[in-house]
Amino acid sequence: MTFNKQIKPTESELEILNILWDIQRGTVREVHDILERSKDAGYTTTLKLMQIMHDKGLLKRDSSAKSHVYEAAISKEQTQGQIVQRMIDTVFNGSAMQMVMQALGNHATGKEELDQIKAYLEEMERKEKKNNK
Amino acid sequence: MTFNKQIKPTESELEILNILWDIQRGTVREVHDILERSKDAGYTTTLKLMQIMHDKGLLKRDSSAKSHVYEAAISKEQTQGQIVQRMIDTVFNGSAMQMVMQALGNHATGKEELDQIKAYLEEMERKEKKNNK
DNA sequence: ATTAGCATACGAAAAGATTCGTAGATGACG
DNA sequence: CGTCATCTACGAATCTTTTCGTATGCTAAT
Repeated sequence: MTFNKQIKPTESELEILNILWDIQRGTVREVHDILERSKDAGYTTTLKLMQIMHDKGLLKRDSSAKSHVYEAAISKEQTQGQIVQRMIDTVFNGSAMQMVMQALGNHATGKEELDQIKAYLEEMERKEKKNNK
Repeated sequence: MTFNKQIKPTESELEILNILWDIQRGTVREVHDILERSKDAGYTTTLKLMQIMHDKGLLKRDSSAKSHVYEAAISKEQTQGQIVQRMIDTVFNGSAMQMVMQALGNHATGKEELDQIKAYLEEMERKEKKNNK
């Protein structure tokens, strides 16, 4: 059985994960250069952060070359899922629906997006029917 | 024009806010008793927390009686909205839809809930149409 | 070989969040 | 009144997260 410890990246760690999920793999320098566009931080700060993340098991790295190459060790989907679930629990008292409605209502969602979601919902209902005996 | 500073309750503060949103108003003792059901914390810890929240403007209080009576100073909806928006930005790269799908997919949502969301979506589309000239 | 440039490792300061002990005020009530 | 229970205020310890300075190593070009 797989052991699923609770992964909880901090705010800053999430920024780095997002970059790595995007570019797949990269050196500290590469990640830092991207990070810098949206945030003011020193190079060694980014380095340290990525080292910590590596210690925690959030990142894998290849240290064969002089500049180590990092990549995310946890999947985007799984991580997003956990974070959303956490938020549903703590902020919306466990109701996914409330959260969805809050998100859609607040966000000025476009028609195409709404349609996509609707399509997705219908597909889910079909599956649901099959599963419920 | 109203000035909207960025409100960002911490995890613990959110627990207290949730309680107050629920019971409307209460003393530290009352809030603490409820909090204790789900969390292990000393009385003065809760007290201090609520004092800090009052300083930050997260709570209002009536200190005319010996036991001060607190209530939330920020609305549940506004706060939830900000938190969700933040999460959409940082975790889902700005796509509300991705977040919604993640939430629904992961969560084993029931048929009634799905229907409710669908109804809500349709209502939104109606409004959308009206607003777009 | 020496040096300039860029990389990692590491310790520790700084900032933020959480926890709690203790002191002193207030009110109920015998 | 004096005592007991309960409250607030406040300072400080602790923990986590974020930040960065500094030491040191490696490599490439002179």
